[in-house]
Amino acid sequence: MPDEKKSYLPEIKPRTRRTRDVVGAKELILTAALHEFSEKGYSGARVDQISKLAGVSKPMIYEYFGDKDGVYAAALQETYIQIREGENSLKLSEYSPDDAIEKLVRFTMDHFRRNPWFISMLNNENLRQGATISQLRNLPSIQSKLVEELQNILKNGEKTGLFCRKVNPIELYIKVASLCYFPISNRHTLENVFEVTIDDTWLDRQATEISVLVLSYLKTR
Amino acid sequence: MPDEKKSYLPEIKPRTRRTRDVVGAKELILTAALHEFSEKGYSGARVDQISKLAGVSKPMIYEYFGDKDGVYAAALQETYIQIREGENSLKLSEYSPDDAIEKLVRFTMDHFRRNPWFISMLNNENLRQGATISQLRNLPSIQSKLVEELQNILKNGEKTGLFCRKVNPIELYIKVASLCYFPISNRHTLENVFEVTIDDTWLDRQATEISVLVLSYLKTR
Amino acid sequence: MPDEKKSYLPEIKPRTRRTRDVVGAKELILTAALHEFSEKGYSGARVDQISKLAGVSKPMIYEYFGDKDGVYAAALQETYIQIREGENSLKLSEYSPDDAIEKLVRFTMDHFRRNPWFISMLNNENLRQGATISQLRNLPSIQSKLVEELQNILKNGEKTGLFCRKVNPIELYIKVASLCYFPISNRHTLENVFEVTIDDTWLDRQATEISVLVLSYLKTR
Amino acid sequence: MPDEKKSYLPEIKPRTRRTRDVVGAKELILTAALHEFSEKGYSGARVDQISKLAGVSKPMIYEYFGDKDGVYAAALQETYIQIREGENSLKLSEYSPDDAIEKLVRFTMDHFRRNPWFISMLNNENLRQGATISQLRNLPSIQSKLVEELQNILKNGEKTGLFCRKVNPIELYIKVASLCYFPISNRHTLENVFEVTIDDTWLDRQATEISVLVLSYLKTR
DNA sequence: AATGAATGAGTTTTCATTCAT
DNA sequence: TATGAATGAAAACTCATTCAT
Repeated sequence: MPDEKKSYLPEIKPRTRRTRDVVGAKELILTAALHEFSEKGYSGARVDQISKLAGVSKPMIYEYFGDKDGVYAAALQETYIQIREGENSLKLSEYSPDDAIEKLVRFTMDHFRRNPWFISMLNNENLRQGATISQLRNLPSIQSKLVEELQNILKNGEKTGLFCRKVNPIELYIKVASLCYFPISNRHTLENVFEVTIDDTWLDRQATEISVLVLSYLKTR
Repeated sequence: MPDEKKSYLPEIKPRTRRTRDVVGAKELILTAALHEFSEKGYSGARVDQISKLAGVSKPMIYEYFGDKDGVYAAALQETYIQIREGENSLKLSEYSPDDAIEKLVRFTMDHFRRNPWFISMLNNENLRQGATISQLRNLPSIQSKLVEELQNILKNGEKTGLFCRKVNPIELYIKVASLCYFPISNRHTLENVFEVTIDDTWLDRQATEISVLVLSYLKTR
Repeated sequence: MPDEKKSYLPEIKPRTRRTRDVVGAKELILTAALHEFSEKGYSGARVDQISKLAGVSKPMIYEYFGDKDGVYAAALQETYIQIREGENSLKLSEYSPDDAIEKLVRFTMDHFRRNPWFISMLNNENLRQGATISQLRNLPSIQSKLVEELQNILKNGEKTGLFCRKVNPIELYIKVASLCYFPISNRHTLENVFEVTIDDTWLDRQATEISVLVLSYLKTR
Repeated sequence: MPDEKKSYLPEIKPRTRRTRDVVGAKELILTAALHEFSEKGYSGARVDQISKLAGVSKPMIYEYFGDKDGVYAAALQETYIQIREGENSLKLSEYSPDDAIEKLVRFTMDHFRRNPWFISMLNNENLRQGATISQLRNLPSIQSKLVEELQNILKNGEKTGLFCRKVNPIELYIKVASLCYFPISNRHTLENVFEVTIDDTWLDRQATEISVLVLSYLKTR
């Protein structure tokens, strides 16, 4: 049932030595950086390790990205680019309001679980108090068009009398994101503190519940 | 309206030197560690800095906690102890089901926002894939009694016909926690990506909305 | 009054790419090397920077000069070639002994101040304990004919009774060089330690004084 | 004949490990730094080497001096402190003007030759365009009281009719320093370019000549 | 002939941890 | 008990030099 569009971080195949493919090298570094930063956090990540993972020498990394911060910033931006690509292929407007909400929940849940580095990178960046994201120059590339679509859906639902409650689309989106994000983000602590096993089945069930939760909210007054 | 029970990390007053107050020293170290780990993350935190903040020499820290990991583990445990103390003084059972839910939401939101290191510590621990929490020996101290109380509330609500929907208390709690946790935890990225300012007013409003959301879910079928 | 024969390092115009002009390329590299070595010293100089300044790729530099040492050696030799060219166009023998001494002082002072890399290169090489100059093969190209001329002047002065003191021409030359070299070479420390501003006016005045000093020495007994 | 007050950099005896003598450690580091910086220049010097020479671990160096720049600055300042100590024990005012000048020349020459790192450090700092000396905070420690004394000597000489020429004491001092500094500073290039061997005997003879030169200047009109 | 891309071997700097008193 | 002083091991970053085209 979940949207199976896979997007695990590709397994990295280090290049054969001294290839001359800048774009390829940059991509390899970025992928390796996503791996490393999301697993170890900013301070825990090792440029050495990124270099090994990417099969690219350290000086190359510095050549392309300037310093560790530069690599991190690029990886963070890449994180957003990836989710925006997913969102843009969603086409929520083609669905009925009910279905659109469900679709949105499903997509969100699936993106978060299939791209574990997404959540890690965001957690990290928030631990760093947004130090890097607030500096990113080309924000448009990371800004979501989802909110507009969501607004249309809500209007639509209201017009047809399906939704009785007037809600702010950004806040609604944040609620959906919250509900999908937290159980994945905090899986390890939750599993140790509560009697619960957060696996794919559990998350699938949650996704359904979340749709119900949100729709019941929109439909009542 | 917010529950004003303050629990900011106490401002740290370094001890006068060479006291023989082990408990005091340990507490100072723990408080300093919470500050440091929650601000910088596990890898980013510096034992040196904890020592300075606590006004306690580094060898002392090693004497009491063994190594950096030991300090971190103690700080993590302290994080849970603090929230459990809050929860235990909640007495949800004294309220009507409606009010109890609202009270729970309010408490959760307030604990998260008033103790910023709580969210940071948990984020961190999850970035570390629960490496430490899965090793903590005295889990009871970190386990919540809230779930039981919540179960009673739900039963109560069902019995009186107020709640129509049968839900798992753990999952409900996770939903509430999700909705309170995420906007605070991810404030920095959210503010940079969406047009939103997440301040106390915004969070207060959210808390109200979240109660409504959850209640509308419980009351419909 | 100062000898205005300019010999500032020519402003470097990087070549249009892929010329086949070896001599041109070599010269560009040498000029760039003089800039870089004299500004940063041997260890501080960067081959990368020389390459950028010269508008020539690094492999070219290695092709022509072997290694960093090779470039340095060539630049050092060039430094001497330049001053010898100046000296050879001096024609001291055409002047009276008095005037010749003054002319020599003036030329020395002017060469030093107009070619700042001259002093820097020599300082550097002496810091390196002459490591390179002692290896230079074609020393003749760097050896001065000035000493012979100076000897003639002194003889002349003695014969005509103008100079009473018998002095060694090499040692006299070293004295003149000392007096012109040091205030330029050590300008920065002098200006910070003494209340003095060493600019063109100051140096002009010194040149005059130095002539007087030397002549008073030669003329007394 | 030369002032034999030796002040060669003391041979460094690395400490036995884990001694607790901060002052001693700092001194060892400074001495080692003078060795290293004066031999290799700023960029060529290696913190590693300073650490080995001093018998002190690298982290100590960073603890005491902050960074490589800090060590360099301290060494530079030490260089000046040393010469000021020498100057202050000179007591020129106790001599007749003639003798005072000779004494000054002798001291200058001897300090320069006995403390080879003095010249190296100054050359270096000038290659760096005074980057560090212009930042030194406690300039008094590096400023010379010699100029005042010299002024008195000159006045004295004039009054007694011994000196006929009115000269600026700073400029006179710079002339003396020039004449002593250059042959030592530039020994290696001079020896390779001219037929001359600059050893102690040669320098002694120069010192005498320099006194004569300066006095003949002061005494004529 | 010419160069953009690549890297091994360093260099400075940091940090958890321990010694010596 | 308590700590200032010390360090080994590792991290970020650099640079002379060479490969592959």
